[in-house]
Amino acid sequence: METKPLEVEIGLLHERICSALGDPTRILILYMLSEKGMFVNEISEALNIPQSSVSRHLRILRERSLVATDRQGTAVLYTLPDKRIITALDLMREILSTQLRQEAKITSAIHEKKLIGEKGVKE
Amino acid sequence: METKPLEVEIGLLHERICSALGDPTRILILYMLSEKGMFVNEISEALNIPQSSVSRHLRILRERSLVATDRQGTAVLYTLPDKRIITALDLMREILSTQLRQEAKITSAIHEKKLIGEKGVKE
DNA sequence: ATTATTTATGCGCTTATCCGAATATAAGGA
DNA sequence: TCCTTATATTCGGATAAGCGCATAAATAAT
Repeated sequence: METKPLEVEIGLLHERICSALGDPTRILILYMLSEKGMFVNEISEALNIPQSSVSRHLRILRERSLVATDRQGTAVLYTLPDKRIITALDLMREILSTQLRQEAKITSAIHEKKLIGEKGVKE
Repeated sequence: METKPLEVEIGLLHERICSALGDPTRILILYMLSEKGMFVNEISEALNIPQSSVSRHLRILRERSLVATDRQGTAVLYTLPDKRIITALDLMREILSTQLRQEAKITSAIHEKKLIGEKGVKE
């Protein structure tokens, strides 16, 4: 029944962008590439992760056009062709930051025994 | 070895935000809630998806504070407390849109037999 | 208390995802 | 050609994620 246009577009959005962000290592790679182009080896060493794992993560990003490649001799330079993905990630970091601030506020209120038993502090 | 501050923050970002976007149904639910608050039943019927599935998806979003709840009698109204998640998703849709445009351009160029065998059209 | 309504959870199952090690492929140089 | 370097892929196994069905839990009304 998934024939409505919005559902189709969301399906694509998930398949091509969101699912690529579904692994912390891949997010980290995107941030590293936002600083400068890097070879597979460099990434592998910087993250202390096996080369095969990095290569597989890069493939997922490459298949979705989230990274671009430029072969230089036997090596392959990976770069970020569209920095807007970093903008999107940064926005999500801001959302997270807001969440953490609010949680910290609630936690300290509990410590001051001002909200015990009140709404929103059940667990 | 994951002790560097950026890695820790990215780990949180993934765990709390990105992994929640790792399912197309959840993304769709967020968009629906950006229009108006909805009950579980409503969402279930609108998407034609079993109530238990919707409830489980909502739990994941709720645990990450991406949706808020307001019990009204036996029903629970779900709302979107921070619309910036929609902004982030819309930005990713724009990235996707740019990608699709470029791919369409390449495809039509191939059809016009202008790029066959040239760089970027190997597969 | 019993019942109706709405939402949440437990269970078993299937599928998807990730990993490390080993191997294959591609490009360049001796 | 043969070797070296850099990257990509295959393989097998482990873990996580999603699903539908049935059932439990919460709330309100009779």
